[in-house]
Amino acid sequence: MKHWLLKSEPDTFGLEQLRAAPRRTTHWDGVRNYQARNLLRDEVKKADEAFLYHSSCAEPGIVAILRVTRAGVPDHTALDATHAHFDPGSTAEQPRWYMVDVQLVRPLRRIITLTELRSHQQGKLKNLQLLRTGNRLSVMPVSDADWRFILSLE
DNA sequence: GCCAACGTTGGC
DNA sequence: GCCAACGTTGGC
Repeated sequence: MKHWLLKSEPDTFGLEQLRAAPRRTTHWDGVRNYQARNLLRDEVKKADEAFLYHSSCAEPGIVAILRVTRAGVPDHTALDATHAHFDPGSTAEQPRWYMVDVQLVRPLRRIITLTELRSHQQGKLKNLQLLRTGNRLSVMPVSDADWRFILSLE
């Protein structure tokens, strides 16, 4: 089982939506970046766990643990012309974009902020992709060691 | 294939 | 609102 970090603006997809969703499970859709798409299509598997990271908000950081309940699902929002994430280049036969379903395992007892993660950038978290400058990926792997270390901060 | 222009992301 | 970093687009 692998670990991931899923990044999203809380207003678009955040902890509150997950909490409110039936079975605390929702599609994580709308990813329109090829590198992230490849991970969602090929690498992220059912039963994998992920951190939910809130970006572009007052306090960016990791807020929850999620579990993947369904993997490699074609993103149907790309087929809907009325949808903000519509992509005329994607078809049902040849989907261009993929999504996963995620379930809220639990919110963290406290937010692990970007600032706090950065304070370990020279040490334990020197390989954490999230901390790479200019990183804009919305899906990224987290090593087992980094996963355990971040949880130990909680 | 190169590269400039432009759009988006995301922290501050 | 600003700006750096990147991805995408399109002319050549």
